[in-house]
Amino acid sequence: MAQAPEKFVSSYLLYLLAASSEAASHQFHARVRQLGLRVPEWRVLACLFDQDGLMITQLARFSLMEQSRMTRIVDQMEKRGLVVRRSDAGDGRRVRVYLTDDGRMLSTQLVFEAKEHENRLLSALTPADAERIKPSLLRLLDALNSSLISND
Amino acid sequence: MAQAPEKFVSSYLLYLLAASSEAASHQFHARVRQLGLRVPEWRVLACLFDQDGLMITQLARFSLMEQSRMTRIVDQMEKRGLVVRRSDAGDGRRVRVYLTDDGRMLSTQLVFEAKEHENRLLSALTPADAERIKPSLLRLLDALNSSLISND
DNA sequence: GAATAAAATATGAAATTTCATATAAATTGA
DNA sequence: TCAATTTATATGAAATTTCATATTTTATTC
Repeated sequence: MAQAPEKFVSSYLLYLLAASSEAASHQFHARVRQLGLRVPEWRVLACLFDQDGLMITQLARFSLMEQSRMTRIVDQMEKRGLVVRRSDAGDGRRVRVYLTDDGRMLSTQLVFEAKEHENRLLSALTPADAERIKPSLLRLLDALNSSLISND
Repeated sequence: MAQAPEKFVSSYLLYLLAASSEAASHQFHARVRQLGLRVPEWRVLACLFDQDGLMITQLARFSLMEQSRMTRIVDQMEKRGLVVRRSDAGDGRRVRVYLTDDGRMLSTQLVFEAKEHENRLLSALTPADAERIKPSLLRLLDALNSSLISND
């Protein structure tokens, strides 16, 4: 029941990655929506928690989405009072996005909950898996970003 | 450069999973679009390659998307001649989706390419990682689906 | 064997996302 | 320095996606 079909898909690496990401995020994303945020907005808050004043383009890249979509997400977050735009002093093309007090409170709370949730996830794994998973994913990301896998 | 901001996000499990999934899929998904398909359509083809005649609901679950969206994706694939709907003999509510000859050719070709691509990905990892990644993700999925991580 | 509930799919309408491109500012290079 | 590029953001319009719910068929319960 609720079992993926046999053969190809259920052991295909890209499926396993997408499905794991989906399943691992499911519960926390429900919490995010419970707070009236959408997932992309939470991602923006998390990025700005780490480094306030990021550019639209950077936010888009770190949040894994397109620039024009990020522009609109920042629009909404700004209307909602979670962030403010300020144009960069030295380069007028750049728009830097800053947390408001409200935004900072919310991001602090959510980052806290995210860490708790992550700990619960990790504790559901075997100790060996729990210890290895993040380093392996980091190495995978590194392999993907550096060599980008030859296409020839 | 193109480095995620320090601190929280760049080592957050849900970020690493989403980013890995994204990065690992990027190249192959570009190939899918090159063939005039969208990613959800490729997922349907892959599911039906494994098991023809799946229901809309099953396709939606395996393809990680909502039922009403899957209904519309099947609409488009049907218009395009990749699949056909047939209502289930024994249960009139169920709509079963079958590959057409064109759909089967395309799915066969793409599954072949997907396996090639997967091999290239795996060969970019260390042998230890390459050997472990799928089993670990399967265990992660299993842990997530079975216990679903207590929420109490 | 009706009545009620559940399951599977479809659909209208609103919202979001994408795509191409516009706008504006900075950089390059002749 | 001026024209041509490049970079950063925004935006209109089309397409997709979501949400709530309708429709249809099967299962359950009394």
